[in-house]
Order: sequence, then structure tokens, then C-alpha cells
Amino acid sequence: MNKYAKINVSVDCVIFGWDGEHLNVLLIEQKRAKKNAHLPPRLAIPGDLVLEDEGLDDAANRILKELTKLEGIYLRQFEAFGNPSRVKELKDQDWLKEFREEPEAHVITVAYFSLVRMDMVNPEASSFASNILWVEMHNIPDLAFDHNIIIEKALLRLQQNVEQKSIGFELLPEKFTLTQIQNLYEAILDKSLDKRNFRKSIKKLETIIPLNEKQVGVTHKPGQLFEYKPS
Amino acid sequence: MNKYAKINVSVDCVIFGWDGEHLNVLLIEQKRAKKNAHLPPRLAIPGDLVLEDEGLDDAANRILKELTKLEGIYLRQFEAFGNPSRVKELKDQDWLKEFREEPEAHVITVAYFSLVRMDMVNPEASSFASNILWVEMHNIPDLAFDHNIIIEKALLRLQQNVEQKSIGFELLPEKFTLTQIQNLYEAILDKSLDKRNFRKSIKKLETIIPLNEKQVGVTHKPGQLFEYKPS
DNA sequence: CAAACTTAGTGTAAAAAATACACTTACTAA
DNA sequence: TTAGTAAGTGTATTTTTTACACTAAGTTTG
Repeated sequence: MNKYAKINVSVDCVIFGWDGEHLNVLLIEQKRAKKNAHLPPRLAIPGDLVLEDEGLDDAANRILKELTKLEGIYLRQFEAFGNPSRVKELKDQDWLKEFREEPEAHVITVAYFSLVRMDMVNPEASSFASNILWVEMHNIPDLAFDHNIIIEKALLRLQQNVEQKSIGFELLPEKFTLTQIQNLYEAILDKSLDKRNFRKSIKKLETIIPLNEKQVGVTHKPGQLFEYKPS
Repeated sequence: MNKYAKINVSVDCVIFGWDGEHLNVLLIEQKRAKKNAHLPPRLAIPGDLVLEDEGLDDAANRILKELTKLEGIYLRQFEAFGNPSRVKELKDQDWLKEFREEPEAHVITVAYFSLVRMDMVNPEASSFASNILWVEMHNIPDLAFDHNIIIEKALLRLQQNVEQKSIGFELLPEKFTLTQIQNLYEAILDKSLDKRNFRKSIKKLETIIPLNEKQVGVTHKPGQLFEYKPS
């Protein structure tokens, strides 16, 4: 074995989910070997090793699908994490020994994020994920490896993208009201925005086009519907 | 050998150099084995494999130093490149066979960039670099692997950073004139800026402080000197 | 020493963008 | 019919951005 053979490469996916109210993150419960079945479930973001001759983007899509059955989600690479200590904690070593051929190997991970509508997506646990759960961003427990840090960094990047108005519409319903967009932005940025000014700025965007339709089924004045036409 | 063993991880460094006039990029000429000495020199940005149990940032610093003797330069990670074909071209395979234990391995590279003053820095070829050269950004030849693409992406990121005024002063002389800053910005952004407006925006920054000194040794009206005090 | 050359240095007006702010309207449910 | 709820709207103020051209301070040359 040469001096390079022990570096593995993984990808990890931070999937932000919008339920119309809060920003959530998709977590998996990792399976444990039988002998460790008594241990508490281990939570993590979906991720696994990259295969030989597999591109990073391909790996991210494959792994997300294998663990959660989610497909066709736009994943954006945002950072590589390579601190050698990131997989060396005892809790992590225990698990790695159950599932990895080289549990003590240095693992460099390339992290991706995405933002989806929770009601448009149906994650199901698969492969070594024994369970899938959405957890509110402000309520994330201790996760495997350095996944808490990875989520924090992903949120920062998401916020930067949103401030430049370059992401966010993809995850609204096909037809949506301006208030729905505002709620989404407020959840991502974690601060409240002025209604009139927000509407002004959104209406200025050419990609948001007004429809001759109103919201139905609400118990108050129905809002006008808009749709998103990517340019 | 398991199915993961053939992924190697490298780092590559895009070092932008400012000579007061143009933006340059630091390239190395890669050594060739004797039997291939007749081949034309191979140009690349400095980069090499990450070692086992070495952090990415550490690897970047080590490798830059090994190849160019540059030390203490702030390197910023900006993207990982993992297309399996990035290392499979014939020209690249030839070279890899001379120097790598697993020339056919998939190599994922994590790319870093930095910006330095060319007169404050003294790169010297070392290790498998047989020569070091600065090449003007607009004049970069065909490089090894996907290094041309990596440089393009690094420039984009540098430009984004500069537009937010968050980088650039580090690489001016200790005392500099506003025109010098403007020249730097124009070189990075590759466009010309209005003198009065530029000066207004720079003077608004608290980190740029005016000195009671003037430029000396110039053959025209000497400019006022400023210094940069990081906050 | 005067003229020519070179870059430094300066201000204002106009346009555009960002902010702060409060009441009326349309619908549902009780 | 009333009460409740979120939708929808405009203006004035401040801040930021942009466009634009001449004078000043030094050096060099004839």
C-alpha cells in the first residue's frame, strides 16, 4: 500500500426543504450492524464514497438517490472538507468499522446543497439509511462526522445566493403568491422583510410573471398568483 | 484492491501575480523523465497529491512550497474538480506514467487561489518543477490536465471577491496611491473604472488610511500615499 | 527659465435604488 | 352582520451610483 492509498473521497448532500413555513434539512438515520443495534440511531446528511471513475456531480446524484430515492434534484457543489480529524472521533470510528473497508482512512468530502419543496418530494430511506427525516434548521441535533459544520456552511452559501436573487423560485409551487415567496425568503435569511418593498423588488424581476388567477381555498382575501419562467 | 482505491486527491494552486500593470499567473514547467526529454516542456499550475492524514489547506501550502518555495501565502479554496476524464488525455497520461504510482487513477483536485505582488515574492523552481514563470492572464498557453479551466474559474471567483471589495489591498505595496489600487482593480476586473467615482468609493473604506506622505521618484505630480489597515 | 509633458486631484448634478411607513380591500366563518 | 385574516397598495426620504472635465504639482527638455 502506498502513501496515498488511504484517502477516500465522499460527497455529502445538504438538502434544504421548504414546507411553506420553516426551513428544514433532510437527515438520514444510518443503519447499524446487529451487534450495535442497542446504540442510539446515528443521524447524518446523505453521503457516501465516490466510485472509481465517477464524476463528483454524478456521485452526488447517485448517492442521494441510493439513500433517499430522490432524483433529478439540482445539486450545487459548494465546498470540500478535508480535515483529517473529521472522521476520527470515536462515535464515527465505531460506525465506519461496521461499513467501510478502510475505516481509519482519511476521508475528504465534497459537499453539495440543494433546496426543495417538501411537498413536491418524497424521500424514502434506502441502502444504509434506515430512516429519513426532515428537521427544522434551528433544531438540528448532533450529527455524524462534521455534518453540523457542513450544514452551517451550506446555509451561508444559500443565503448568499438568495440575497442575489439567484435561487429560490424553483421551490415554490408552480403558481404562487408573493407572500409565499416572501415567507421563503424570510425563512432562508432568518429575518423579516418589509412587505411593500419586497413586492416591489420581486415585481421588477422579469422571470416572475403575473397570472390572471387567484388563490383558492383560503379563508381570507385570496392573493394573485404568479409563475416563475427561468430566463 | 477495492473499488475505491484508485481515487487520488490532489490540490492545485492558482497564484495570481500583480506587477503593477498586468495580472499574471504563476506556472511551473514540469520535469520530464530522461527518455522523454525531447518532448516540449509541460506547463501547469503548481499542484500535487494530498498525503494521507494531511488537511487540504495544509496540503496546498506544502505543495506550493515544494514546487515554488513560496511560503506564508494565503490560499483560498474555491472549487473541487472531479471529472474522471480530466486526467485521461494522452499528453497527461504520458506524464503521469513518469511520475505517479497509479497513472490511470481518477484524480479529484481541490483548487485554491491567491493573489500576490510579484515584487514581494520570489518563486523558485523545486521538486518536479524544472522552471517557474509568470504568464500574463490574457496570454496563457495550453496547460496540463484541465488547468486552463481551473484558472478561468479562479479568475471568476477573484473578480467576485474584488467586486465586494474584500480582497486586493494585501497585494499593494505597504504605502500606495489610489491610482495604484485602481490599476489593480482594473487588471482584475479587466475593465476601466471612473477615476473620481473609484476614489470616492475607496476613501469611504475605513481600512484605507491616508498618510502625510507623497510618492517620490516619479516624473510627474506625486500622489498621496495610503496604507491598508485590516480591520 | 519657459514650455511641454505627465499623472494627481477635485465636485456636482442626475438617476437609480433602498428604506420607512399605515390604511383599505376581499374573502371566510361565526 | 360582524369579526377575523391576509392581500394589496403609494409616497416621501435617504442613500448609492453614475456621468462628466478641468486645474495642480511635479519633472524633463530645449
